[in-house]
Amino acid sequence: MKLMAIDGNSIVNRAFYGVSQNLSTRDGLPTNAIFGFLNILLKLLDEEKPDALAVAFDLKAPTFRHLAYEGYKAQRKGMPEELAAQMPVLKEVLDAMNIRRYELEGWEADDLLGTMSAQAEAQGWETVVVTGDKDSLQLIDAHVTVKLVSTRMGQTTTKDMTPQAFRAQYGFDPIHMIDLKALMGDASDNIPGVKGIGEKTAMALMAQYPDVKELYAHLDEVEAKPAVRKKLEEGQDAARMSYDLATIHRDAPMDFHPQDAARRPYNEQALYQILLRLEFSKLIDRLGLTGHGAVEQKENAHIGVCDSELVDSRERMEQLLVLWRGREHVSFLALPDLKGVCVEWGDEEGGRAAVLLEDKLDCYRDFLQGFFTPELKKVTHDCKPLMGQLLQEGLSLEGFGFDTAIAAYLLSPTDGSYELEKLAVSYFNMEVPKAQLYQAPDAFAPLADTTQPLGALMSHTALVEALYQEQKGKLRELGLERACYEIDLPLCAVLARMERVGFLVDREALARFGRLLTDGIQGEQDVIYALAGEEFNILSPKQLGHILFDKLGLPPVKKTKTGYSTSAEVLEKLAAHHEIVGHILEYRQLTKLNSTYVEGLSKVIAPDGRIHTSFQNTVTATGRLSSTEPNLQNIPVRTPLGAEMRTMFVAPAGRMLVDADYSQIELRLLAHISGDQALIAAFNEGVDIHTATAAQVFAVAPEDVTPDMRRAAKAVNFGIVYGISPFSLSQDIHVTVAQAKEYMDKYFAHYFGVRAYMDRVVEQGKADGYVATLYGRRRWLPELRSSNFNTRSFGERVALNMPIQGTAADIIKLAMLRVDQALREEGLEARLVLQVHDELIVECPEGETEQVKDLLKREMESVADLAVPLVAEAKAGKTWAQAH
DNA sequence: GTAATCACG
DNA sequence: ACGTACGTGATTACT
Repeated sequence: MKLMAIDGNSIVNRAFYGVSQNLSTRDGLPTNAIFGFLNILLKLLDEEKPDALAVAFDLKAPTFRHLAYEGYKAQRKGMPEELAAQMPVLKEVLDAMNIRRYELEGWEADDLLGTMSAQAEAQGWETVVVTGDKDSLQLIDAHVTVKLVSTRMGQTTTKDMTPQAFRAQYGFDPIHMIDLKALMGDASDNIPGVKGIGEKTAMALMAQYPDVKELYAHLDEVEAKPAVRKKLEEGQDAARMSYDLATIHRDAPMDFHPQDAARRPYNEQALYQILLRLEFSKLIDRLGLTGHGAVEQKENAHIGVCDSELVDSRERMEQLLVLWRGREHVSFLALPDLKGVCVEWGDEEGGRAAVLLEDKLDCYRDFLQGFFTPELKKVTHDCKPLMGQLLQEGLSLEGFGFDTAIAAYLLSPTDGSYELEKLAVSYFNMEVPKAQLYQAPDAFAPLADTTQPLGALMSHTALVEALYQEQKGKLRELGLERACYEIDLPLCAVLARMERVGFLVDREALARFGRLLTDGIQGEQDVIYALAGEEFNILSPKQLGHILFDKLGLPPVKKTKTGYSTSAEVLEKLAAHHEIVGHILEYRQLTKLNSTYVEGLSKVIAPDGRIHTSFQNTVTATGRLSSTEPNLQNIPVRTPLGAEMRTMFVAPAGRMLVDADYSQIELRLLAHISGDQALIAAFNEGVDIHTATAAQVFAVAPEDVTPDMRRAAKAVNFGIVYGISPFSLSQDIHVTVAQAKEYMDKYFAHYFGVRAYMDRVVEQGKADGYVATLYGRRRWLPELRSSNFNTRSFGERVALNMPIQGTAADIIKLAMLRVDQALREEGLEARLVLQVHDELIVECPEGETEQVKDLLKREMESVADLAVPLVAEAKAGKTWAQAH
């Protein structure tokens, strides 16, 4: 029989520091440690399938074991607050899983594990001790193995330590782990060890005498440098005390029977409840839990309670449309392809109705026209895809007053996804049926068969209404109304139009370019195989690493988690060592262009010859848009060959492309937001900002700035916006860390207002829990209060960057709204086709070119009134390459 | 599904 | 002593 005994404190600690994601519930309870703990636990249960399972926890230090050492109390740091908050909840989860917990006043978890494993062994059981602590290795014997757990970057690895494995690694028996600690100490456990003896020396001594008492008894015979011998003599008391501290006591006053901890089924109801509270919806799915009979459901029973009807006559439709127009708003959801609409309205006299497209309802089209009208204020969830449909049907995009997906995004932009089912859990702690039910292809079978999907559709519509009620107040409270009602919401219609318009691509030219690349790839491949002396998959980092570093003996510059790094950065450093490296870089560039761009784009050219990207408006943490299927925001431009790609994006006959981009918008915003006088002055004088910075950093006159100096200054300027460190800057511009630091010091000496801003925004962010753009868009930053250095540093860099990147995003979104409106108002045929963060691309008839150029520049520059001018440059051409 | 790589602002 | 730049998405290899 097998017992798995877990060191709860050790594992939860690993989980806390190992799960770098910033997990927390909507109301701010951190959950990363619990999440990590459960993941490790479930993985181990799966692997080990123990018959019994026990988790031991420390019960409030100080324990008598450590009291012997006076320095202990002073040195031991308390558990970080974010972790402490999770402990009681984790214990609740374990209780709900019917897993036995062991805690004993005055005893540490490892003592309990030692005691339990000893007693289990006496009763004929095998024990697997699970811990992240090497201390516990002393427990290993024929019937006790230790599973060492380590988590890195959210990845958990375990190592099984049997007596054999231990001996192979350390060269002595497990019980002498205590002696090793007595000599070298253990900083994490506050065991001092012998002063001046580290791991190396200790191991050398252990090889001679694996027992500290023996070592001291034969001190004269020990082979060691005189200095080491002296340290040992002086540290004898410390060694003795450390020995006691390192010894796990296997005699805790407990009467342990493994069968008491036999595995039992989960208390599904309780577990469901608590995982719901933790917002672990994925885990709920994974464990197959359901909320049947859940108490929580009752709390929100008001959601969705109203009469529902299925509308099937023209009369009723017209009646409802009149009723709805008299309302402040109605909430609705539309079925895919506009096959039906489900509407929910007000409270008193309120109700819910589904109107579905049916053959016999020839008036459905009239209904849609009456429903999608500016006068009827509509609330829905994720309106942009629907707007695409409306455009196709020639219906109006106006009258959308609220979008619960956009509101959820603005309220918490780092959540990643905003599906209705998820919002139901996080806002109301309730489960709703999957949207798939009504999106299934057979959902539009004869009406009689639609009961189920209809139920889902109706409950979702009820949810949209409930979310709206909840969110509109929150948006006001948090100052997000402007971002919502003046930026993101109205932008949906603009984006829907841009997606529908698309960008024309020259198929033939693209195919020709593809053939050119394929030839190049073949040539490079032949050369690489010849130079390597064998054929291999050049795109496999593993195989490539083997060839370069093992076979050809090139020096590995950098390692990744899984092996050698073969990134371009590394290869460039190796280029001088071997001819093959340059060919590999070339091969990489060619295959990248071919697979991602030529082949990738060819696949998504629509029948109209154009590419219709999707703009994601609820994805980024800063408020930027993103572009998918395909991503048109990362079409190459930096290398000459890559830039060829942009000649494939063209205007049709008789039309032109106009491209306008903001000049240095992020640095200008840094000037405005920081209020730095020198930076503001530089922009107001209209000088080249990188040259100006170079002049300051290198203390030369602007006219004496060399291209290299300007390049370095440019890297400094950009780096500052990201909160760069001297180390990273040095990597970027290939100078020493000291030099990079000097550049940054010089930068801050001149632009001291920027330094003040950096301090201010971090401080403010820490106090408020968030940072914001000029237009109120927020990003929550719990990272700023983290006790983990890396996490906190990340938070600080984000605090600097988000207001700048986010304000730039707000500004170009406002510009898009204005441009879209101005083009229509001036009666132009010109249409926006693409946005690339600081760049807008418009397609127009040739005759409109000049007017459009002026319009773009004018509208983009006048969006905001800042301490520095906003400058936009517009250019026209037949291809994107020409216009840019 | 994740990691590595590389394209963009 | 640590680990080292913000924000994205697509492709390929591999577990």
